[in-house]
Amino acid sequence: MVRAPCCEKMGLKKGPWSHEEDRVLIEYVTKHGHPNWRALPKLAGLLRCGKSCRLRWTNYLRPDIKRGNFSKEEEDTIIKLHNLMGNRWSAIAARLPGRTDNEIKNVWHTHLKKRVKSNPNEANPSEFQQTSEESKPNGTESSPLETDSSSQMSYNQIDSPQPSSTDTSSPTTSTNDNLCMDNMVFENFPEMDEEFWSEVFSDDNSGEFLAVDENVGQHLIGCGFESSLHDDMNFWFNVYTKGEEV
DNA sequence: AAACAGCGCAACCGCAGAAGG
DNA sequence: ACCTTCTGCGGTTGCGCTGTT
Repeated sequence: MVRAPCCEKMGLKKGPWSHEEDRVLIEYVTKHGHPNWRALPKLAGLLRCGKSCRLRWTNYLRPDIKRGNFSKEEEDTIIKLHNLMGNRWSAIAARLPGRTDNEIKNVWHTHLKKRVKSNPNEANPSEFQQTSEESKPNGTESSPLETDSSSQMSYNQIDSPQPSSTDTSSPTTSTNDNLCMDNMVFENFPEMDEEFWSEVFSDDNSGEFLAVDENVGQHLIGCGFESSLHDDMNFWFNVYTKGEEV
């Protein structure tokens, strides 16, 4: 049987989301979660296909999304991870809490690709493979990543994603900010009507919201995002690091 | 001030894999 | 074991904004 087109039904809306649609979607997901994206728009009263709703939610409306410019550290991280993993945007996004694969993909294509092209050294992944004492940077060329603890975020953080309080200051956003979102959860929604958010999260207690999305909940709890989310990543990191060692 | 070009970002499309019956 | 449905992912597109001429 041939798969039905995503938006086969006439009358389903496409294109940019209106504020009202956003509001309806957020309200619905907040209250009921998203056990079935396909059925969601009908239940929520949206003239969108489930796919569109899911995309809108994951790329834009999720409360744990960090908006705004990418810091230098984040960009460096993306470059290096891309060098390791290629176009596995979701995997890269898993390393950058608060960033979506779509966003990272966009940044890569618009900025970072050119940057790497003009300066291939930036993509040198060596530091990501330095998982043991024997391979410390010897102070030669130090990328921004190497100058602070974010370099260790690389793969060590997989096992112990503890928020570091000893980060050296960074010219832009602090590394902690990038990798742990203790403070950003509900504060980074300039696009959203703040009134709306306060409404949603006061009407429905946040506990209920935590049940909505496991990952969101983990973030809200406070950087406890290491578990299932990164299992796959651990595998790949192991592959890469082991491969390098051999 | 207008026209044009380039850039950035949100959204769509189609495929692949997972899950369920 | 097979089939169907659903979800997730990566590639691509299109539109609006901004800078330049």
